[in-house]
Amino acid sequence: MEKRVRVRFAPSPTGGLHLGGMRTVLYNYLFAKQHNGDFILRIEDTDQSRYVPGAEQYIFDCLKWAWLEPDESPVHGGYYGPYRQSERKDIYRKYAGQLVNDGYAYYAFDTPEELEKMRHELRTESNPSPQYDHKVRMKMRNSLTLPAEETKKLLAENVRHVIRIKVPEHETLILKDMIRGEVQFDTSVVDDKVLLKADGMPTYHLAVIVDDYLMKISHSFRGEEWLSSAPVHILLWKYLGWEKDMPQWAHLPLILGPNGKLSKRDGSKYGFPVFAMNWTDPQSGELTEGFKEKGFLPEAFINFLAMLGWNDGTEQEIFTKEELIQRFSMERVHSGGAKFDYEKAKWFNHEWMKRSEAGRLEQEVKNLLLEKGIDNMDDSFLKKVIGLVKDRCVLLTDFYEQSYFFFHTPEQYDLAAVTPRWNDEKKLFFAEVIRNYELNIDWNAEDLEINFKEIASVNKIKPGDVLLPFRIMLVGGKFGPGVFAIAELLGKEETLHRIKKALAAF
RNA sequence: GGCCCGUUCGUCUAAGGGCUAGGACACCACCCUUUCACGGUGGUGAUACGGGUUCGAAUCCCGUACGGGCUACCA
Repeated sequence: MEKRVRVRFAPSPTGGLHLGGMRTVLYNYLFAKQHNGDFILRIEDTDQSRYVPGAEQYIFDCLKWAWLEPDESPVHGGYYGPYRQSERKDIYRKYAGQLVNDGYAYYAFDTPEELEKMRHELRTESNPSPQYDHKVRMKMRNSLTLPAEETKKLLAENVRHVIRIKVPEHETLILKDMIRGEVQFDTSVVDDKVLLKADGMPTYHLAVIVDDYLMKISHSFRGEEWLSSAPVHILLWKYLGWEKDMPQWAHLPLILGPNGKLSKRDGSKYGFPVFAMNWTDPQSGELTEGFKEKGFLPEAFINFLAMLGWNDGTEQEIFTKEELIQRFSMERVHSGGAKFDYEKAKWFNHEWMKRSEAGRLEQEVKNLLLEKGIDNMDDSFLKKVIGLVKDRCVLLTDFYEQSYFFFHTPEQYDLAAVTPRWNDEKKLFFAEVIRNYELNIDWNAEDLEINFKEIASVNKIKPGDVLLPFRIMLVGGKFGPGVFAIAELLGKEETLHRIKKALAAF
């Protein structure tokens, strides 16, 4: 029987969730949904020194915003909990003990000072970072070098110690990666990684294997930065006796910034977000901008994220989440890193803005305008406004400057664009427009335009000479959608009011 | 330094031995529009380098260069 697809995203709650992390979430999610599997969120909070309050909640908020909610997690529940590694301490301890008993791991009592001393002494030009490996482990203080009674005594006395994996001296390990194919490693260059730390917490290496096994994870998708520790993980699957349950691997390429690896700094430096949502560091109070607050639609966010390193082989670029679920394939993910292009990300958002129904955008736009102090919105009026201006909005946040004039009569006018060529003829023209529009029964853009141009022609005025002043009367400046569409939406009363008011100001 | 991964227009990418290397973003020009956008048409622009293998290489192999990751009791 085919194994049920179960994948997980396992962040450590240490701060903002950047593009790379979100893309890992996305690919996991798409893969799970495509195979009718489960998407699990596991919190890897084994490093207590890096604990950041609020970071866990923030991760949930980001996934929710991006429509990538997990099926199982510390808050969504599930049969394989707890889903927070800090709550699974005893489980890891048990397996670490098993590894020691089976001879695959050992106790190490070296103090941080002793480790530093070893590294210092062994450091040479050709080996700038000596490792705790098969070449040095017999010179250190551990259960391999100490007499059995001594080890027993130290353990009984509760002397601080760790458990390290005993990596075989010369073995070739082959990793089958869904993106990269077969990758070979020689174990003689991998070090005896710490599995269980002195504080009793596991390191990532132990925890990820134990949890993936216990949570029945079928596919392990993670960032490329994990590729070099993969041999340790493969060894652990073997040593724990679970080799036949080892998940399939895929190491996702990195997302790069303008100069190498994408960092939080790139964002502030080049003016684009790198986090999914705003993140405020509780320590420093520093705020890092998120895509959500910048004005991105989740549809667009996941769309451009998906395309950063993946395509379905056709020329289609705009995909709904459902289409992505259908078409995604890990084998088509690029193996090379992708440089993030903010301009293209904005293009995706613009496309989604144009494609979205006014109703889809209503709530977001309403909140946005409300924040800007516009509170006289009628729902159906707002919807019409959105329909009229959404094509010219790249980001949600553009809605304000594209539409505020629908809600407020202009107070100021771009006089420089009008007064130099303003004269009595034009004044009379608009007086006639007012008279005509007051009589006008069919208040729609088309008739308004026909009337306007007729009056112009009767008065021997070129429509072009009065179109711009008309626009400025209605919106205050040289911007906005078509003037007659604006007039239609504004309604007879408000339009006439604006013309009269402007006439007095010109 | 060692190990591993990668390298097609400025950017994201297509083409997995065979047509003038295709598309998208960005940029430029023109058209539309007497606001600005949208839209339309066209253009500039790439197989890192050097060797092989082959009738034929972006594609397979080797080397070089460049970029990246890892090299913690962080993930």
